[in-house]
Amino acid sequence: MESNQYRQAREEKLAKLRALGVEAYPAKAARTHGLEQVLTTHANATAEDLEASAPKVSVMGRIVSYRDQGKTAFLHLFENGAKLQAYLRKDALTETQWEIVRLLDLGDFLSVTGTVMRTRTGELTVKGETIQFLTKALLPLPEKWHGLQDKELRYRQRYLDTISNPEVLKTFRVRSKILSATRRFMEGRGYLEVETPMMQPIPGGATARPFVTHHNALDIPLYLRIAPELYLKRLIVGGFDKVFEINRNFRNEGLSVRHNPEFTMMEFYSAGEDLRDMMAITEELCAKLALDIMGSTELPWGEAMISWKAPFRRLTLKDAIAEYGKVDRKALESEEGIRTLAKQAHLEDADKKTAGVLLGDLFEHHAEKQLLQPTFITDYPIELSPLTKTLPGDDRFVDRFELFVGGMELANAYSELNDPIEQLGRFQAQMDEREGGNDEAMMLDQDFVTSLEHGFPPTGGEGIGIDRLVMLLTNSASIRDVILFPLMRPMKGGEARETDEAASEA
RNA sequence: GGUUCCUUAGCUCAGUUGGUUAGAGCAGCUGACUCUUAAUCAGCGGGUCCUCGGUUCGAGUCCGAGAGGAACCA
Repeated sequence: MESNQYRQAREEKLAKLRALGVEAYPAKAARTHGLEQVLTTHANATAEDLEASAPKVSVMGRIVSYRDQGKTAFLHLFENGAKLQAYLRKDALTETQWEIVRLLDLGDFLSVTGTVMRTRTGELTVKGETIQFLTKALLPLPEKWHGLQDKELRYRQRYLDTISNPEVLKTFRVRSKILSATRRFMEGRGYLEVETPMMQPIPGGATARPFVTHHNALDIPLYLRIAPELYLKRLIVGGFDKVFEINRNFRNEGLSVRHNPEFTMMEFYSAGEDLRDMMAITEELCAKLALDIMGSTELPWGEAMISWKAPFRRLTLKDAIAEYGKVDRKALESEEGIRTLAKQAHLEDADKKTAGVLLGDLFEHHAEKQLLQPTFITDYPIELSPLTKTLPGDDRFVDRFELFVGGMELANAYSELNDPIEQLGRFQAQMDEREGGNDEAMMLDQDFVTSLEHGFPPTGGEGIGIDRLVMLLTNSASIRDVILFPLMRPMKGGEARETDEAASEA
């Protein structure tokens, strides 16, 4: 990038290091202990204890603070979220090594070998006997006290964010724990983790616009998956009893605090079970994650508190509209009443859409944002759910729930439709929608229907949005705060142009 | 898609009614200092005020267009 005074000064120091015969970028660091390990091992040792035992360690880390006092220097090393102080004295080092100390910059990596001690103020510190220079940083770190505040820079250069804002590193460690605890939970209940195609010839399993790509050798279009659903169901047909998959889905839609075009979802299917079983496992998983990872089933969400304690509230879609929209429940029983309410709410195309679609719109308009505490919304209109069994005795509604928490959709589950003839009919209705110009409507997947014709047992299935789950558990207001590298519009000018050129040359 | 707000040094931020040479802290450079911790002290350097255009004697400031970002709304 641009050369400025900071980079120039550091390049000069790099040259001086090399003139001293120092390898500025060695391949291997002297290290016997991690910083965290040193901190926890000696957490309770007094200055006298340490003086007596004089434990010897080699540690490494990035230099994040530096206080030079003439013939001594104090610095903090940073490694994997932990910070440990090192104390370097001229009289304890060789002449060359002291020269190296004077050429250190914030951001450089350093290994310090010496004994663990406590300073006068009681801070655990490694008193250096030898040092090994590890890496020269040519660019400066963000401000040491305020950290990096600019959201754009934090998302675009996440590595600076995680260096200077410790709570960010913590959020992503929690995300990792949520993922591994979820895997253990599912395995503990007999689910097998599987991987199904992310590039699909027919994108299915959700109503969403896909990303399109092209396979050269086969000369066919391929779509990045919008959901793994239809493949996971084929596995249930194929004799897998319980399967789950945790991975990315891709939807070609806008960006918001709740949406990133690629997002992580866990989908799981269990043969022989239905929607009630899915509710139970969802409650159990959420409460366990909250308690085991965050330490409580009562967790803050902005100004509010969310209770993750089971059981969660159950409410039908219509009841939710009536309760939160304060509208007449009886009006929701007739197409006329629904249409009138839709017009009153100024919903788009209130004349053209079917009553079922309008019920969905009314729910979004009146209720969704208000569903702060975990709530299972049930009894969805059939138009919105082409892959779900109808309710016994009412073929206009299906046996589906969506779980809402913090005003957003967290999970979506069905008693899966397993009648192949009905499924084909539902696909055909979707194809008609597509003809009518709805490019989010589903495409017919004949191979999937064929798999159902071979016999698909009664099955409960569900998808849980992992990013949103992490948001809710870590009290993060934006999905970008729980995705390491959220999609950002490429910068115009310098950087973007260079990549354009590189791409066109390749 | 619409509305509002933001963009000033590497980072965090000030910047008066439009006024002459755009400031501070951290960071950087030089020097002093052998238990400091937002170290301290003395001195010095550092700016495409997001971009382009306009109004004006004069624009970081006002107007228009654009870029990027943030938030809200349907």
